Amino acid sequence: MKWSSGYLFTIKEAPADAEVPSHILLVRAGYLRKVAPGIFTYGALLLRSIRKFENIVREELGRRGCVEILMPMVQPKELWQETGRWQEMGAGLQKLKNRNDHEFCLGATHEEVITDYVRKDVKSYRDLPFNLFQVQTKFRDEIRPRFGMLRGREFIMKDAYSFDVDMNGAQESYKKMYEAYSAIFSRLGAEFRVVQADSGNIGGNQSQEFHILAESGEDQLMVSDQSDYAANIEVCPALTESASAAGATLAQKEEFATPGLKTIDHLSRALKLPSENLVKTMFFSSHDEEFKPIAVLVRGCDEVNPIKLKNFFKMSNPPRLLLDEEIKTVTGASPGSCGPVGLKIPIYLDSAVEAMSNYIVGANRDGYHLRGVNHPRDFAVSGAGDFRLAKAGDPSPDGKGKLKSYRGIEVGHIFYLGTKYSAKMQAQYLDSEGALKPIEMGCYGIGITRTVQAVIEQKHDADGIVWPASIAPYVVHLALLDPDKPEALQLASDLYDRLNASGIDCFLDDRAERPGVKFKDADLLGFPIRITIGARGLSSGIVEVVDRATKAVEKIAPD
RNA sequence: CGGGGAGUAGCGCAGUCUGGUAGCGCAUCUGGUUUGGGACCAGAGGGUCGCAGGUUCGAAUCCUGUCUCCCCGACCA
Repeated sequence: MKWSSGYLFTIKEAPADAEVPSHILLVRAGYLRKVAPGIFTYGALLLRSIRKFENIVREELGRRGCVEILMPMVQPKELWQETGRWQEMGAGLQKLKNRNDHEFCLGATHEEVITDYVRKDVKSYRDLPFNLFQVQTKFRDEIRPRFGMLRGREFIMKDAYSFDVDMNGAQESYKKMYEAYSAIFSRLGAEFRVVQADSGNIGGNQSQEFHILAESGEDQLMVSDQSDYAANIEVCPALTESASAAGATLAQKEEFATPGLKTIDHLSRALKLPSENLVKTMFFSSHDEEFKPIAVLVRGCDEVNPIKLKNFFKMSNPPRLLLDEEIKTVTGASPGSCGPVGLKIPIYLDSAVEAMSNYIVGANRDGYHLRGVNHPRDFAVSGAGDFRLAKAGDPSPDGKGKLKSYRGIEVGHIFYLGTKYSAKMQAQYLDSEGALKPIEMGCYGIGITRTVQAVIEQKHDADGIVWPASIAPYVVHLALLDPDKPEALQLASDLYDRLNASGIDCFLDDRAERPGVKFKDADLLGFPIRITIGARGLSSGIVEVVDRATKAVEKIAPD
């Protein structure tokens, strides 16, 4: 591509609605333009990066026997009703009607469509296993799109689905995709981590996320400092070093006044006790219509992890916190003075609290707390478990080292589905003994457009983008400083043709701009290598080859 | 959904409190001088001030309604 004919416009000022560096740079460099919130037009250069990444994905999947298909973006309501997700997905699913009042949705994901596709043709165990994938535009009506393509409403995704006769086969398929994803992100050339992720209410630990590490990432990752253990904080088991306090002498329960002390922080300071020794009582209910409040006790220093509650109670969604008024109804006290003693609702203990004795809780009377509280002497316990968020410094769940906290951008997710969809939609096959069985499934996603931006989020500097060669729109940026000088123009044109002919993607800035403008724009666009061709260099017989990442300059004589 | 902020030229913003003929920077166009890290000088084009209604001799500015966008929150005991 030549700049003069490439429909390319860079801007000096950052757009007002972009916050993160990658978004700002994409807009400034002319790669990306917003059409509506979370909806974008991809410019010619960005499209090249997207295509390059898609092709890496295609190569690695194709190499492993996956087959590419393309499913529709508009999908009939009936398929989604079969799995119950027409309701379950909520407002995130964009619904629409055609002229006959038939209802459809925009494809937020494609489990329903692919399961329908497969059930129509697969009859026998001889037809299995296989893996189908597509690279396609998804639409999700996100609550709040942000950060450009990192959380868009419309985005490009690669989604793959595996189909096997049994769980062993499904494990094999899962492992194959794990390897494919590792190869894909290794080739990409960005720093990434694989972490344990929430597997929902399907069970097992067969769900892993691939994250590109970046400060602005929306996900918090807990990573061992001494092993390769890594987990999304949503699911990271929380361990405590302190030993159980069992056997301690139980103190007398006693109420005491704590006027105005409404937070753990206030209480901790006033009593001169570390927040580990305080216990806070949190109130939740499921999102369902029915109001079934529960209390969850965690240490003052801990936070409740709603994903763990969701999994413990086998809910389909994380529970919600009670509103202040609801808490008053349940406890008779305001938030800040609530505790477990005397409550008539089920009470659950985080494992760290389970090990405590003689602790302090709210008295369910405004301005008062109780000290010397012990379970089960002072209140009944309905259950206990790991309900808190892991923290940096906690022991690693694999027993090796301590956890460190990182931020990451989720770019890939591999997931063992089992028969969740095949059972509901009767995607079945006959096994070798003639028995009808549901197909074992797995699903595997990569956010294509998100990944491309995540790479920029990780690889940029003050001057602009620093593309890895793997997905750079062009590898070589020819900065022709003197397009009006025949000698320079001739050399640049020759080089441009020769490099492109030899398979090296080459971009030529042939505008009649001043050198400073061209250098700034070259840095902003961020192609890995810049070759500067100017009359000054040519007068001493050289061109300059500049490494975008290091800015190292090499003067060479053009042959 | 709750809270906050903002809609003025292609982009980024001032002007609004205190009503009186629409401004600045960048970008664009013309001419000239420049020419290896976002040049300078002179000139020019470009805006129904989100939309609708109201108050007023007069509204970007005040009032009412409405639409849109952005940010924060939706873990606090």
